Amino acid sequence: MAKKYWLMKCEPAAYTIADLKRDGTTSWEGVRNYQARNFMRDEMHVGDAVLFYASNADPSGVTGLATIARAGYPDQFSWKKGHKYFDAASSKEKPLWYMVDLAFKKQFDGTVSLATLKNTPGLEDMVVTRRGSRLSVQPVTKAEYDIVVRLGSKLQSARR
DNA sequence: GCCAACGTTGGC
DNA sequence: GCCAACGTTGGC
Repeated sequence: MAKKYWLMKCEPAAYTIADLKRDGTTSWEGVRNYQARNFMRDEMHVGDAVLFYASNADPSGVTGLATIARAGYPDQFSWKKGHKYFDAASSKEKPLWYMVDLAFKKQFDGTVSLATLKNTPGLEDMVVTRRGSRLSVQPVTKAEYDIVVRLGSKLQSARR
């Protein structure tokens, strides 16, 4: 199974790369979009690389790296009555939604902002740079991943 | 806080 | 199966 590359969005108010650094691993529940679910359920595998993207942030952008620690498994919060991720259409017997676990890899010393992504040659086709792109789990190519990693590392050396 | 873009729902 | 209405996302 070839290693795959992903971008996963989260609002800083909910979870940040610093939180992931502290926790080591985290579960990624609450995704309620079919396209994103299909990626998590069918295509993510342990060891896949993840760009951690902070949305609705100042600025929004990639703040670090993670890896998939556990492949897609049913989102048990979806059948917990009263939970904020409850969905009556989902049950333990017939799960509708799926989640994965992430492991911390690296925190950038800053943010590779969306503006930077948009201005970087080679990233023109990234899903996140497209107008109106709301998908919270997106595939990226290895080339795109490598470019973002380089941009993130440069952030760190520039600071010192 | 605004609002454009998007996904989902539901009436017909 | 169409499409208007609605709720949500997310950049600015």
